[in-house]
Amino acid sequence: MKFFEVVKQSKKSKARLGLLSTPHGTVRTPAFVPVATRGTIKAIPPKDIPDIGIQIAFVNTFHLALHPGGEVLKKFGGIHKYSGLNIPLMSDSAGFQVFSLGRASERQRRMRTREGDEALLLGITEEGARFRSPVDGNEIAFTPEFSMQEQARIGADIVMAFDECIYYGASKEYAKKATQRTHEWLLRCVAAKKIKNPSSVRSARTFAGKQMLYGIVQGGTYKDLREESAKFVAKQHIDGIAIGGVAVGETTKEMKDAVGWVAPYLPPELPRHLLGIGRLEDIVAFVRQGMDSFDCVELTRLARNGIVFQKKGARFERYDLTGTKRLREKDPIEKDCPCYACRNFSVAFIHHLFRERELLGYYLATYHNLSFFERAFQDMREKIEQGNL
RNA sequence: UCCCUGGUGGCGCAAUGGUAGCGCGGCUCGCUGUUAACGAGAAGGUUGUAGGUUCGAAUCCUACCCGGGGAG
Repeated sequence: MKFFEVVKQSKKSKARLGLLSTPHGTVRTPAFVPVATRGTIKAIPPKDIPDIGIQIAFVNTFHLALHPGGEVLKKFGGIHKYSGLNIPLMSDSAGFQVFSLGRASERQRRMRTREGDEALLLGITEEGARFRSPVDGNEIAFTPEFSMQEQARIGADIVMAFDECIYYGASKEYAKKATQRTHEWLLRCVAAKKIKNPSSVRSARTFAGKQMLYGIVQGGTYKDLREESAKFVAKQHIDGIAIGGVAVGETTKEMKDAVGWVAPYLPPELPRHLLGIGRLEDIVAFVRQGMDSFDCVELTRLARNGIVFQKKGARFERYDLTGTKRLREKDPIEKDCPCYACRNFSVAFIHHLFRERELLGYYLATYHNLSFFERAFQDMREKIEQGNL
């Protein structure tokens, strides 16, 4: 069975309908990929996944390698069995933590926080990245080989190459060096994977119970580096392409430029994943550019912080549940929303739950935001199907 | 009636001689491959009242008002 298939190519744009087939099910693309960093979509029990309409989720190798560790996951037969997430899963490589923990370390250093606070990112070399574990304080080294080993033990259906997410504002010199490093790391990921998984070569590209590897395009905010990166990644023995290093602080225009630069170099037969993008208004634009899947923490994090989404005409608006002005609001978050939260509860009640830090509040808000996103994606798929997008 | 104890920002508390801090709440802002049920910021008090001691009082003294406890 073929891993990825383009079912329909839009004539109005580069948008396309596709099918991602994995041992744990088939995903209709364009697809949203909710984030389940530690093997759980925060606040959502797996039994709700069908009702919400979630097709696939995104786990993180950094967090899972630190706890419970690949060895434990392997003993349990992989993340699907261990976590109860019986859907297609993608795992991130820990590459993003090179950026996010580096940023946190930088902030720590600048703000001179508490004595004894250890930097979380200890260094990046050609070999890999060294971290201070937030779990136990031990030093831990991530290399492409270690990432691939842990991803194999985690057992997600789709794995990401180990990359370096370049921080916004990086000099061209640094961006070039980091992009080259990401490319070297990709070669090592492909090599590490081949040893374990000889069938994962581009000519075959069938899942056959194996993990599919996505290479990651970097290049920062520099057009030539982005193009060069896309060309380089596209010709490797990979099963899909991801675009990384976006939404790291740049403007929306810069972000759209970065994606626009690489789009022409993405082989049409490969599925394309846009890492970390989660603003629906942007996503629509990226779907038009031919992107197939999107992971993002924002909607689930916003939900836990009391912000839910409402559709106002063609716009997507944020609605804050936490203010006292919601105390007597009898309506649901959205009157015509079919989700569990909106069918059963008033804004007033959910506001009360947030005010009192009751766990059901986080659940209901997350439930709504995920449902909202899944419906938006369903809507986009229908529009492509009908030739309207 | 007497004794003890306490009255500090909306709420709960801290600061016992050097012109008031914290938590929660409220308000505003921010969250994009999750160190994030998180973070940032501004606002808010003539320390129950009236006197006194002192260079200086939330803090010591006196009286009164209010709460809690005890004795009769």
